Amino acid sequence: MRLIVARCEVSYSGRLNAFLPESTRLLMLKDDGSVLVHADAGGYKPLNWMTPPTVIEDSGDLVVVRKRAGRSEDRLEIKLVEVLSDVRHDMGEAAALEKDGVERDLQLLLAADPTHVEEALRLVKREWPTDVGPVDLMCRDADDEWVAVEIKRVGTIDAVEQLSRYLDCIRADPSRAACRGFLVAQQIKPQAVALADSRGITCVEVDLAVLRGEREPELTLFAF
Amino acid sequence: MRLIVARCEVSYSGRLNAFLPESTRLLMLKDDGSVLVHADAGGYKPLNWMTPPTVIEDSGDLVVVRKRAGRSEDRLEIKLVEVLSDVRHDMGEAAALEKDGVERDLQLLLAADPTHVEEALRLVKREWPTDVGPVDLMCRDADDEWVAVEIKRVGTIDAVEQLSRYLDCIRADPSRAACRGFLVAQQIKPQAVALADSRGITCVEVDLAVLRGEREPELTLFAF
DNA sequence: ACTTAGATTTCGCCG
DNA sequence: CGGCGAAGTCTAAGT
Repeated sequence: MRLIVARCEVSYSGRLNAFLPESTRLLMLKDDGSVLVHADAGGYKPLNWMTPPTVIEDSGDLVVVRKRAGRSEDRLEIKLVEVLSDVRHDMGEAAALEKDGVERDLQLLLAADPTHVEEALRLVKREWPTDVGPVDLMCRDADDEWVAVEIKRVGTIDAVEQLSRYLDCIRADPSRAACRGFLVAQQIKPQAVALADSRGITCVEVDLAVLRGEREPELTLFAF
Repeated sequence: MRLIVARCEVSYSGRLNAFLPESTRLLMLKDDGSVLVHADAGGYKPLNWMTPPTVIEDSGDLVVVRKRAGRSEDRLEIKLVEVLSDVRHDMGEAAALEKDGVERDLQLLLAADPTHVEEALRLVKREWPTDVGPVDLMCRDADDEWVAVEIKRVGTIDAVEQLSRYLDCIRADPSRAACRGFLVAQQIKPQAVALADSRGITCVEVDLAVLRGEREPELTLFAF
């Protein structure tokens, strides 16, 4: 990795055009061809960047990063006005990131115990296929009726639309015409609840720790 | 900005739990409290990070970054095994990024001249409010009938859904029951075209340079 | 190669 | 401060 701290001027043209007036910034040139321009504030996001694969030309006071993007070309041009530091570091080999608590984990936990969605619910199949994509969980309820469950970390209006498309498709089969729909998420937006309501879809918020049995459901909160 | 290159082990707990085994990485500590952990590959995105506001404790071989996130706490813990470099840079003051060619620019150009959507179209109002959100452009056509226009940079299935919701709402008023819908974008996905078609929504692809009058429409391409 | 859906999405605007 | 929609979204997975 090459790290350059420099007063510089940056211009990008590609999917849009962007210009960055002269100021001091950090240029990060990764070994895989990534180029990132970071300021000393405004966390997370680089001001400008280019993702691999790239071609980098460095003529000393001008760094040009190019990339074939479909029919056109993306181009990042960095004019170095004053280089304050320019170092290289060999970082050796990488190690992969391990995550836990993403949507897939939610789905696995709910598949293992669908009663957190509704009492007496039994799993028929995870990733149950329809013509417009797979439903996260397909279940049957206490009355042996079909229930489709869509799982999100955050439930938005889009999730309701998605589940609606699934339900349209599922109910097209007369034997599943009475299939109910559930949107289950760690957090559900009010607009999503409203839309779900108007379409007869039930919303359920779940807690990861409760699903894991690490914490008891707060059933007794208002029970005296 | 403080830049540390070090062999380190990183763990994050907050919205999810994540663990990063020991390896050499770049730690970026910005003056606004941002902390980013970058590898020498996998451009753009840090492996781990925390956005401001944060509290940073550095005990030499352990950096702890904390943040109040609602009721709970986000915590990023960086165990420094071997520090290869540790430097500070004063970056002075920042300069803002200027962008051009985003959805807002498209909307302004089309509002200024809606005939690029359909001949004889006249603008009534930009950001025309409905109960489910604002329509980008509300217009009237040659027959004085209503026309709702949704503008995107890239037209997807979601955009069609969004416009459909608007149209449902708009047509609820009997005086606008015949309102037509247009999806206008620089690029429209085939699946979006298909869905729009099935709902009687018209798709129009536009070219930014043409809207600006920098280039002629390619009307003569197949005209001999 | 292209499309789809998730993301600690982030970010900005507006209430 | 919270909700909502755009983003050069990016990125990984499936087809």
